[in-house]
Amino acid sequence: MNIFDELSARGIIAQCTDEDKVRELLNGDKPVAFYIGFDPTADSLHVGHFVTIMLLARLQRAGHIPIALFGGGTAMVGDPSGKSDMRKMLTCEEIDHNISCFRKQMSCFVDFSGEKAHIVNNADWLGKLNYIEFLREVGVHFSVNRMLAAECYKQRLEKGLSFFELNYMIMQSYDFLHLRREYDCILQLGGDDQWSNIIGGVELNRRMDGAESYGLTFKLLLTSAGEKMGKTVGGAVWLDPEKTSPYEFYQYWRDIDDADVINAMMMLTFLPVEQINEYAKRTGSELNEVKEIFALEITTLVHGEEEAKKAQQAARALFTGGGDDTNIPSSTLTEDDLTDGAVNILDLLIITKLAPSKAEARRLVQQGGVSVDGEKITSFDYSLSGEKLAQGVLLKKGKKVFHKVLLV
RNA sequence: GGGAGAUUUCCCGAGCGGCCAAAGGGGGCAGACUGUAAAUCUGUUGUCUACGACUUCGGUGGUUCGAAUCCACCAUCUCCCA
Repeated sequence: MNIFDELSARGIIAQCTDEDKVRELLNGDKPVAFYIGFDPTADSLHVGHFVTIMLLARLQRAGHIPIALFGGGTAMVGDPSGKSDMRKMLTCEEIDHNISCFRKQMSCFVDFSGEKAHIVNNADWLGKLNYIEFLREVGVHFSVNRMLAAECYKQRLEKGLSFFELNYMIMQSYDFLHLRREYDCILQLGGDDQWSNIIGGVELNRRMDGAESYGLTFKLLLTSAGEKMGKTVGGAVWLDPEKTSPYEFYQYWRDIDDADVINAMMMLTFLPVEQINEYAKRTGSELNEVKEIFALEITTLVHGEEEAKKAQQAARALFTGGGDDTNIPSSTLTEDDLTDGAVNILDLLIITKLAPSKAEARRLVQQGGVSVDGEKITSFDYSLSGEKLAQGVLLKKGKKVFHKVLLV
């Protein structure tokens, strides 16, 4: 299947400036240089970035040349699109640190060797601009009336939008102009929320250089309820194993809503469209099996086959009994954690971070949400002896949170 | 520069000087049901040395036997006029 048609079949494409032309470009034999911008506002990529990264990878496999643009310059302003509040401003040091973290993680998915792909930082050219010159050359091409009419500013117009932020669109448009001139990059990709910013660039290319360029947006990874996928109470689901362990990562996808599996599989894996369409026919507990396939697949992409298998084995061991449980979340205690040779259950819940406070721990026990080695705890006074802990104990909170404890 | 209003526990949002750890909703957590799903129902949701005690209502002082509720100043935000 041609790449454009595949993206379309996967339901990844949201909008396109000139569909026929973009299809022709992407399906053609000639490598096309295209770019996607990343906002380096955190020091690790998260699941939200993953659709984008997969897109870079897919297009690179199809023979095109990805340019990952890091918004080192624009991050100093912050994109107001769809945001309700102004972003906090980052320092140069933070941004540089974040960019180097991103670069490292991204290299696992995209081949940056030779001329196969590029990484650029827009601080390199935005930082050199002269204000007056910029206004005269670039600023004249933007109509404030039209910018304000853009959907993405609507929310901000009600609450207040600073001039500072209004410039984001112009900077992003200028990026496109710059990359087209320097790298012959004629296509910009972005999330659907970037539509106005991308259009701005396409128009700027035409107005200043009379050059044709194109834009394509992809759907954001949303749940069927319309919420951003990849968010948990504790924050985002990260790709960095230090921040979100492979087990947690696997479990996040294993627990996905029925209504979201197929879409997520289309967007986040390389599994063939036909195969996924077959899965889509399943219902009930058969669909539940698909979730396991999906969780393993995506965990393999992010953390490698070995880690993914470990995560799956651990999950199976815990939820269906038997199997290898050496890879589940765990903590170790030392003699210092013991009082009179034992640990109270409430204290243990806090040490293992299963409960944030003693009051919360009490509630859990009271409501029958805690068990040790499969046995439900009913009393606050329950204690575990040092000897027992030395052999290892399996703690369970609620239905799904398991934690191994060992005294060393 | 001038004027009006706002600031409450994770979020939204009620709150009479005592009956306020603070209504209601959302979210979270736990239980039942289930397929490690959704929906639904129930309970719970500041902390602790826990039938009691302690700390919260933007900040700092003050009035009062007593303040989230009154006063003063400061900070931040919104709005209106210039």
